[in-house]
Amino acid sequence: MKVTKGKGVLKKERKEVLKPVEDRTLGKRKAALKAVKSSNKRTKNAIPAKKDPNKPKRPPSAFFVFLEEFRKVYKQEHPNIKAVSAVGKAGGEKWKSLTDSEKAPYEAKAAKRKSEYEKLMIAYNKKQESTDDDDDGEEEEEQESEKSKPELHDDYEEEEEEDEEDDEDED
DNA sequence: CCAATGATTGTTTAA
DNA sequence: TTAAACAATCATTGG
Repeated sequence: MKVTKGKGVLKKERKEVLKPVEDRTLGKRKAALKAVKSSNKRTKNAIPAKKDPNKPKRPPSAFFVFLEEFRKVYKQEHPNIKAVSAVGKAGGEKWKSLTDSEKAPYEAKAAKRKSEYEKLMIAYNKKQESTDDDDDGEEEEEQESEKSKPELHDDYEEEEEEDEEDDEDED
């Protein structure tokens, strides 16, 4: 598939660029998102999505990986700072300040995280194929016995403790 | 008291 | 391809 790779048409500023819905960035996604979360927790106000017993969450992007560390540091320098937005803004600004080389380790981590996600997704898919009841989406979460391990095929190793390999990339 | 919101960017997915 | 929603975090606020 030849996409317009040569042309960086994809600006991707955000969705609010042309299709926007009245409000800028937030609004709809939050509404739905929150509804899901709340439903997932206690309240049964679930409007969107269904409850997936073991659905793998999306792997954190390099930015999020960076943020995790950044937040910690930020708190140290600004213990009085409250609100997630403060760290978010500061982190975003800092992130832009980083160069590819500096972002590299974070991207690497994110990439690794993604690998696990793919594996997780496969396992999740297997379970999904079992669920073919279209009558009502009431499925019981089957208890997982970690004791008995249904070995997957030789393709994937389940649970591989990833060791931190120290590869220093010279600049 | 509980749940939602805010802000950042990147990734992931569906159409 | 494009648009959009979702990933974490946590104090504060609103119902």
